[in-house]
Formats: sequence, C-alpha cells, structure tokens
Amino acid sequence: MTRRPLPTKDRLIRAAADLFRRSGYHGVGLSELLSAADAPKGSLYHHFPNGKSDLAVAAATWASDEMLRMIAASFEPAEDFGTGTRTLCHKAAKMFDKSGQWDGCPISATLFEGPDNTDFRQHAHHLYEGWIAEVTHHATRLGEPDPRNTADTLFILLQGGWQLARARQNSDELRKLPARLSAPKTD
Amino acid sequence: MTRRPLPTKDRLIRAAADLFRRSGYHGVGLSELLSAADAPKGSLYHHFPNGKSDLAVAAATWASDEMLRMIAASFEPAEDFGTGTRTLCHKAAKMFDKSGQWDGCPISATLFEGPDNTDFRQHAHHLYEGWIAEVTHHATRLGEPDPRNTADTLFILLQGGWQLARARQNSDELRKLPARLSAPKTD
Amino acid sequence: MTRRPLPTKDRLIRAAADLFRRSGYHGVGLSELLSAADAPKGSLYHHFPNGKSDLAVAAATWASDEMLRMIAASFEPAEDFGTGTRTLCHKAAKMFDKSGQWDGCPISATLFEGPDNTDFRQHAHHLYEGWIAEVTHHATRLGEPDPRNTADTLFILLQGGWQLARARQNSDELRKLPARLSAPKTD
Amino acid sequence: MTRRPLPTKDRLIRAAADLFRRSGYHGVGLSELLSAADAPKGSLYHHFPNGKSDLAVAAATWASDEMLRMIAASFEPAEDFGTGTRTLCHKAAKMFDKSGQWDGCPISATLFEGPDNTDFRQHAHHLYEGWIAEVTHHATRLGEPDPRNTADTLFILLQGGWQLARARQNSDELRKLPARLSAPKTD
DNA sequence: AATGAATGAGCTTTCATTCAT
DNA sequence: AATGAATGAAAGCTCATTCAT
Repeated sequence: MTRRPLPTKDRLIRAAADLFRRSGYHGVGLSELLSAADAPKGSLYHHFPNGKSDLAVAAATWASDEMLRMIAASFEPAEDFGTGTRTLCHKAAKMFDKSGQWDGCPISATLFEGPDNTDFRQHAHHLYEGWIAEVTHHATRLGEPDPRNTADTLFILLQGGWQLARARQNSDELRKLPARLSAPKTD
Repeated sequence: MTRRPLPTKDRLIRAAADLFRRSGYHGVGLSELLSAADAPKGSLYHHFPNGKSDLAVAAATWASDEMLRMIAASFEPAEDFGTGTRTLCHKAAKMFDKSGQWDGCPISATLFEGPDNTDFRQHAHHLYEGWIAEVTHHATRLGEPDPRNTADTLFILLQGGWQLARARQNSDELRKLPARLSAPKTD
Repeated sequence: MTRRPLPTKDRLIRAAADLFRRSGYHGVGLSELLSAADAPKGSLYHHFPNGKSDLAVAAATWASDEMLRMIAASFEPAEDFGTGTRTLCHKAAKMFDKSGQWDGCPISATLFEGPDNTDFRQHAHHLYEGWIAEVTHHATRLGEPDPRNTADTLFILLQGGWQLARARQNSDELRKLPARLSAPKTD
Repeated sequence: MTRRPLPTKDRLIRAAADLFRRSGYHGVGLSELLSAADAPKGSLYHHFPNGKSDLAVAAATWASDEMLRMIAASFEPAEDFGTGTRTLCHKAAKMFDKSGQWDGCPISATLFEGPDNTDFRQHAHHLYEGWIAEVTHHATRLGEPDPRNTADTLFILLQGGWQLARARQNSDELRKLPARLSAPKTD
C-alpha cells in the first residue's frame, strides 16, 4: 500500500485540526501551522482567503466529519444501543490515546476558543448538533425509548468524560462511560 | 452597604478569570487584561513576578475556590445527595446565566489552553481533583454507596453539561443534569 | 447609441488612472486594481509584461492624453488666449467635480509617488512638457507676447489651483484661476 | 557648538517627514523608517500608539511648522509684501535644493497620499489654511489691498511652482515665481 | 491571447517582558 | 510597593510576481 502525499489544502486542514486541538485557536501561530503542514506561507491565503479563521472552520468541520464517521461505524453494526455506545466509547478512548494526552475536543478548542465571533460559535453549535442528530438517528433505529434525550446524555458524557480523561491522562475514563450511562445511581 | 474597591492584585485576578474564561489563555492580551482591571501597566509584574502565567494560575485557582464554595454551599444544608446535586446544578445554571453565555470552564480555558507547559496542566488536574474530593466528602457523609464514583460522574456531567449549555446558549441543560444522573436508562 | 464594453487592456488602464489618482501608486494594490477593472488575475501580465509599473506608465500617459485633448478643445475654438484659458479652467473644474474631490493630479500621483525610479519621474516630466508645449503652441498662434512663459504660468496655476481646490474640496478655486493670471497684482 | 542627539521621538518624526516627502505615505515601509531614524522597532508604538498614521500626522505637522517659520522669517523683516515674497521664494528654492530634487510637498505626500481617511485629508487642509492665514496676516500688515486673495495666489504659485521645479529638477522655477505674481500678463 | 493557482518577501501591528525610577 | 517608557520577537496578513496550462 502506497500513500500518496495529500494536496496542500488537506495537509493544512489536518495540521490545523491537530494543532488547534492541542493548543487552542490562539495558541497556534501561522508559522507553526505552515511548517507542520510543510506548506509555503502565501499558499494558505490561496486556499483560505480569510486566512486563519477560514482554516479553523475547515479544520473543525473535518474533525467533526471524522467523529460522525466514528459514530456511524460504532452504531451501524450494533444490535442494540448499549453495544453501539460501548463501541463508540472504546473508539473514542483509542483516539484519545493516539492524540496527545492533553488534547481537547477539536471543535471546542478551535471554534469556542477562537476569535470573538458569533459565526464561529454558532458553527460549533451546528457541528455538535450534527453529532447528536446522528446518535439520535441510531437510538431511534435501535428502539431506544427517548432517543433525543439519550443522545444528549451521550454527548454530555463524552464531552465530560474526555475532559476527565484529559485531566487524569487516562483513557479509561472514556471506557468507563457506558457503565455510567446505564446504571449510575439507584437513588 | 458600601463596597470598597478591591486592591489591584484582586482586580487583576478577577479580570483574568473573566477574560480567560471567555477567550482562553492565548486569546487575551496583557493590554486587554490591564485595561479591564484598570491596573497600571507595570504593576502586573510587581504582583506576579512571572507575569501572565503566574496570573493565570492565580485566576484559575481563585475560580476553583469559588467552585469549591459553591459545592459546599450546595451540599452542606442538604439532607441527601440528590438534593445537594439539584442545588449545585441550579447554582451552576445561575452562574452560567451571569457569565457570557459562550464562556467555558475557567480552569480549562486558562490552564489547558495555556502554554505547552506540563505544570499548568497538572495544576488544572489538581484543581479538578479538589472539586471531586469535595463532592466525594459530601457523598460519603450523606451515605452514598460508591462516593468516589458518584463524584466522578457528577464532575463529568457538569463539564459535559456546561459544554452543551454553551453550545445551545441555554442554562436549562445544567438544570436537567440531576435527572440524567438519577435514572438515565434502565437497559 | 450603444457603448461597447471596453477591452480588458483599456479597462485596466482606466481603472489604474482612477485609483492611482486617488491613492497614489503605492496606495493601490493589484487585487484592488484587478477587481475595479473586472479583469482576471493573470491577464495583467499578459498586457503589461512588467506588471504594475508598465500599467502605471500607460495609465499616466492615457490621462495625459486626455489633458492634451482638453487643452486643444479649449483653445482651438478660442479667439484669444484669455478666452481659451477660461474655457480650460472651467473644463478642469468640471473634471474635478467628476473625480473624487480629494483626488490629485494623475501624472504626479502615479509617477512621482511611484517607485524610486528615474525613468518614472522623467516620464512625468516628459508628459508635463507635452502639456506646456501644447499651450505654448496655442499661445503663439493667438499672438501672446511671451508664449513659453505664459504656458509655464498656466501650468503652475493649474497645478497649484488643483491642490487648493483639493484642500478646500471646492472646484471654484479652478474657475477663479484666470482672474489670477490676468491681473493678480498691480504692485 | 555641540549637537546633542535628538530623542527617539524627534528622530522618528524627522525621518518620517523626509521619507514620506520622497516616496509618499504608502511608499515608505516601517522598517525603512525605523532604520533611517535608528530606532528600535517596538519603540514606534510607544511614542505613536496608532502607529504609522499617528507618525504621519506628526511628521506633516512638523513640516508645516517649519514652513510657518519660513514664512514668518521671510515677511517679518520685509518692508513691503513683494520683498517678503521674493525672500520666501528664494528660501523655498534653497529648501528644494537641499531636499532630494524629486521630492514633493511634505503635507501632500504624507496626508493626501495616505490611507483613505477623511481625518487625514482634513488635517492637510487645516495645515494649508495655516500657511495661508500666516501669509494673509503679513499681507494685511504690509498694506496689501486684498490680503486673503493675495495669500491664496501665493499658495497656488508655490504649490504649482514646486511641482514645475520638481519636474524640471530646477529650483529656479521657484525663484521666478515673484515675477509671475507681480505682472504675468497685461491682456 | 488569456488564465488563476501558487509563492515568499515584506507589510503593519501586537506581544509579553525588562528596567530605571 | 508601584510605575510606565522602552524593546525585539512574533503575530496575521497582503504584496507583486511567476508559471503551467
């Protein structure tokens, strides 16, 4: 298997997703970005006329699409929602282990920590709702009683769980999430 | 009741906590910070010899202490853990409404999005564990069966719930958290 | 009467004359120029192999030719030099009113404010001498006693008067020039 | 006689007046400016918080003050207006010879060729009216019949004459101005 | 004859910090 | 304990131009 080198635009997007996730929008300089993508300086503005902010939106969108694929790959083969959830959390844990272990959510680090710009933050909201819609779709298909609400809960657990895993530098926090979802408390 | 003006050092800490929460460590410049705190230019390095990073640690610590007080104020008068949780989530929702509705967690925005510095991130971890320890303490006192685990779950829900509230610009996501904790799923 | 759209090259020249007059050679970027001329990005170097500087020379030359036509149209029908002068100054005032009222002399703004290039500035001199020669020709024909000197004076008044009109944003300064030429002072 | 080195701020102003006169506002880069003034990069924004544009205003104002001094020095010792005019034009010619012989009017090159900013251009107007007011003052004092109008005419001749001197690279055009003022035409 | 993707040098400005007072 | 003038590095961005098509 040979890996053809990606075109400049894609190299930029991936480097951006990577670096923004680690250091946040403002924590990454253009020069760092360009050298990570091995792209010449002027070429950024060819592909992204509005510069860093355009690139950030593209990077967050690309990262979000990756997440959507991960959700689909987890739930499509599953016979019930609990199984899909477990697969998803294990995949997320693997992703956590592959990324730098202090890295945050790529959408949040890129768009919420970005410039003081309502469009940015609404785009983050839009991407998040995409995740939730995808989970809702599978929850419905697999016969969950309250699919919307279940999807919201799973979103919350993944976001919060990722944050705890990040603090503890331990991906097991993600693997333990399904247990919290199914029976956290009898009260 | 008169409110004496805070000393410069405290004005700096509060302005920093405020601004870092909104824009992240790298998204706030020193000049913005100083003008928000109405502090003279040179006085930052008097109070915080290592400059911005020292201030960031102080701001995150101060914000964390506020959170510890909020946890204590929620659980101390409570007769059972569920009641304390509900109070805490309602207080958090109020805090959310008071802050800019796109603002993030002050610890995370300040320390995780900060410079590529292990000390920073370990301090964030330390602060988070302080919250969890405080909740664990009350969970134990109020007779919860698995207090450590319950505290972790509440931490996860608060972090994830805040993120969802932020995306939807709706503090009700925080108010709905206790319901998710107690009976999300029967499976 | 229909007006056929000008060819790209002429659109570039006119846009350049317009923009350079307003902001000076260095104050106009190629992208601004191309979008004003509605010309495709690469086509500039097709028509003007040396790029911006070639275009600037063409634009200044075109603007100078317009001026030569205006001088001829003013003096050819005139029965004496004073009448021609009055007509010319009124035409100049109209041109001033049509242009942006802060705009300068197109030759000067384009070539004198251009790159540190002797050829540029000598070309400006050459164009100016063309105006003066044309006025000298008509002054001679209409029997002025010292035609060379009279033409120089008219040039000076037009340049200085345009500058004053520009500062005061009032084209009347140009209309008042003939009075200054004929009897400024009895001493 | 010893010459103490000027403070940084004044070195910046003089270098700016010099360079802008030669190449226009947009034709001068900050690095060129700073090296001409032998000033460190960050120090510009200390003295001129709004950067290049603040410096341009200061430079044009300084150059204008020089001109006001030249007008006063020419007319104050004069016994009649014609004498003052001759002195002024000779001083201007000397200034022309000292400057680069392609240089333009420092106010115009700095403020009219500057950013597309009404404040800039109104400030140029303000400075020009200052010159005219100073000349009007002396014309009145020396008993000229129509001092306002005479001052306008002298302004026009100086501006236009400088432009012709620049094109011909010959300061004599300025020395010949008084003759044009007093008896250009009998008509 | 005509195009637009690609480029790196240079732009103006802001950055966090130091230091003399 | 407190200040603000001074600074060099780096920021994000625009520039005029080249070149393959």
